[in-house]
Amino acid sequence: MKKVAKKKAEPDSSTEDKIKEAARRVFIKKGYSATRTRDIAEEAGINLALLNYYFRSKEKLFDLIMFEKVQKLFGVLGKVANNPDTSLTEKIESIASLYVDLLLVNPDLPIFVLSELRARPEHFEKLVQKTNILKNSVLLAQLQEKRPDVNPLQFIPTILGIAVFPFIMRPILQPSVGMSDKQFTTMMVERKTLVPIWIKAILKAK
Amino acid sequence: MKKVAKKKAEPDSSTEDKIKEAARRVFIKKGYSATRTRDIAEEAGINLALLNYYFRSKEKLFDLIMFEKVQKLFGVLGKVANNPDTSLTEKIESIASLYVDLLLVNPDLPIFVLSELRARPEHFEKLVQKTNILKNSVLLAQLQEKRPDVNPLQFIPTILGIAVFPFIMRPILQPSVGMSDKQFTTMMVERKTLVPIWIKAILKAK
DNA sequence: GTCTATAAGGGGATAGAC
DNA sequence: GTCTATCCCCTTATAGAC
Repeated sequence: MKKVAKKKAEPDSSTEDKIKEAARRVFIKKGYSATRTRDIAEEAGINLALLNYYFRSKEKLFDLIMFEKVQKLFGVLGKVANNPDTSLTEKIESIASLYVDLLLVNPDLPIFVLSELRARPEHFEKLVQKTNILKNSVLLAQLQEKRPDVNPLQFIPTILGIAVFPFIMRPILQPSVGMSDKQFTTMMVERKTLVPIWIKAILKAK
Repeated sequence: MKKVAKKKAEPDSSTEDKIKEAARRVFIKKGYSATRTRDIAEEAGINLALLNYYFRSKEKLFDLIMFEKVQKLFGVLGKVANNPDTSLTEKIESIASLYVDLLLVNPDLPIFVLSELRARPEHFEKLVQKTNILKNSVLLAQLQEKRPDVNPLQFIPTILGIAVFPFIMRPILQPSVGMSDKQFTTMMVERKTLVPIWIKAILKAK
């Protein structure tokens, strides 16, 4: 049985992993500035000093998590948008379905990434440029071909917004109409069929 | 000539107003936790002690700003959604146009409000409940009537997302396709005509 | 009302024992 | 590798002079 590259694969995870997982939870919940390293240590069930032993600093640990999360959030889009073997319709269906699935498991992902990006854009310059997924993408070309009369960039936030925005406005939507977590989830699952229908309608609309 | 309740109305604003305006800028840019009262004082061109003299504490000042911003962001929706004298189509056109206009002037408003709401939801419980604009709104009833086969709540984040989401993903969109501020603005102005067309298409789509 | 100086405490990071 | 104790800077808030 082949061993993976990771140092450990025990049932109870290593200290390093415990800290990382705690950091994921706390950073995502509170953002960089509101998070105290002490919160992470407590959440991980370890001592504060160990955090610095393994990760040197709060910022280094954050960068690690953030990099992961950016990849998670934009990886989906990147892979789909640059696949030359799928039609526009197929791409849209993939994006809708994959994002709803992703966000049902990681509901705070978009608001976390986008608000940290907003608060300290200079900190992420390299990271954002590397996320150069859209420019020259197959998706943009296909949109251009389908609707030469509309700037294809108009469609990007539209498509993503329809899929992602419910999760972003969840903290205001849910309490303001008295919706349970379960109801929200049900609604989002139902949404997976609605989104592609809507987007196709948008692409035809004049 | 009647004097208003406010203490001052001079051309150069009062110290209190200078602090408030500085606070708006800094809080919106960096969020509550990353903001230092020193930043606000410096931005306002006054001494740190004056901030506490006028507003008692950082948190009290923040609450003031936040309350304003929540009203700004949801006031639009509230007024439109509960107007019994306009058709569904008119409502949608209003929302699209008003939100794009609002966000062109206040681009960071949604990400600010939504990320602070996310980071400290318990802090805003009352504020959110008070924002009970949607439940039992005319807008929801009209959506229900138009499309009895779809949960009307599905349409809310869709409509708002199409109008608002471009501003939320702006920090990633703009650098990733190399778009200038001017180009972004142009695109958003152009968008004011697209959004109602798209939403009408969505409402018909099966 | 506005300033300087400072108190009081929080939070990131490390020294050093085990 | 993991802990306790501690350093030290930064930040909020206030005291008190003007």
